[in-house]
Amino acid sequence: MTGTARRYHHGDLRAALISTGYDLLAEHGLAAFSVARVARELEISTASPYRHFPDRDHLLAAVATRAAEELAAEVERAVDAAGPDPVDRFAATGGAYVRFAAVRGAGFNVIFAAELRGLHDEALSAAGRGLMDRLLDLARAAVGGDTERSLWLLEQQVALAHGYVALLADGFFVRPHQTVDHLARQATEAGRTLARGLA
Amino acid sequence: MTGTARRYHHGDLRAALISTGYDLLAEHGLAAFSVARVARELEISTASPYRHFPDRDHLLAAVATRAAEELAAEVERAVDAAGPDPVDRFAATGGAYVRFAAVRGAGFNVIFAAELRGLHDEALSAAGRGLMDRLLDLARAAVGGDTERSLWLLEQQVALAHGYVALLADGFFVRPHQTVDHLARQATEAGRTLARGLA
DNA sequence: GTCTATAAATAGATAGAC
DNA sequence: GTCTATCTATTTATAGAC
Repeated sequence: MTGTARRYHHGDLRAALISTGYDLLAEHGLAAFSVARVARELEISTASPYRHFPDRDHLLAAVATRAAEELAAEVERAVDAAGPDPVDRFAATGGAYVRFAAVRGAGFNVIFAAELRGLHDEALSAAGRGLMDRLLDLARAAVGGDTERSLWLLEQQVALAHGYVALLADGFFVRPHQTVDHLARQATEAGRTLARGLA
Repeated sequence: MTGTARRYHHGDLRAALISTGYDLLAEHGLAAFSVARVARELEISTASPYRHFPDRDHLLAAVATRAAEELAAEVERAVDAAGPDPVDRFAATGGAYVRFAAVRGAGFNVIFAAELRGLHDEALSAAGRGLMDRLLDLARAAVGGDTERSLWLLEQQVALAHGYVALLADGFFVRPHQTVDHLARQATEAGRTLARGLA
């Protein structure tokens, strides 16, 4: 991908900017994300993106929105594959987070970044809210319906999943046998422990 | 602190650079961290820091080392205060992480940042290793001595603690009643659940 | 060991031509 | 809607005076 000419904005530069920004984030991290670099990657002028986004942060928010939507899709896939047991279904979301982050890197962090909160971007807020609502549903089913316990469990699980993602991103705890699948299983297992602890 | 003139490098600019960088990180985040800005804050020239650190990353590593040492001290305080039960002592480390991160902000993330791993800074590596060794000891005591289970628990607990710190940093899940103390208690409680799950 | 001065990148953003 | 050209700000890092 990197270094390859793309120039594929056949009438839809906006979409190309998001797509390229998304890949850039995954491959080189947030520090490397800039309007200038996205433009360079697409072989367009640095001025062109500003016809589609008012500033850097709004482009980043659009990228984050796409990341949130794809994370939600990954969660859905994992839940479907987990079978009928509510605790299994809930626990599977942790594994989905880990797998998503392994592929998309910093694209994950940007979804909930405080840096973008102040923008009050409606699409991004909605995507994040949708994901949390879904997780809360799954938590509620896992603990048997109690709302207070559901919220506790949701909070613990989100923390746990974010934590595994952080360890993965920092290259922490990477002993030879710790592949992504291993980490995803560990996250799933820990989520199961938490769910049982509150059920 | 911010905006106040300091110029307190009475013969020890190196220490002043670390101290100011540490505060800068806590107050304005990693994105705001730069050699130039630390120098500006101290009212010295931008060239002076390079007499004490070869480049930006080595200064940042020194700051991270200090953060790691202070986190370790916070953990020790929490463990001491937790009483004699091994599960309580282990669980208390999660609360210590949260309280430390609440005060030091991005100073926390930098301790384990992949960005600095490549430097192979001996002091930073040693500080991180010391902390993990201590947590592993506590985990081992909590599960009753088994090494394999201790490693699992350590991994789960570090993930959990990092996750709560991430939620705190992103201003996530901050409903009115969720003070730092509340979050620290939640992290402690979740750690207890994990320890019991593996004990 | 600290300073002034400066070089070389890079980024964000805008004006105005086409 | 895209380009060229440009401005401003910022950073990392070095050279050389004191």
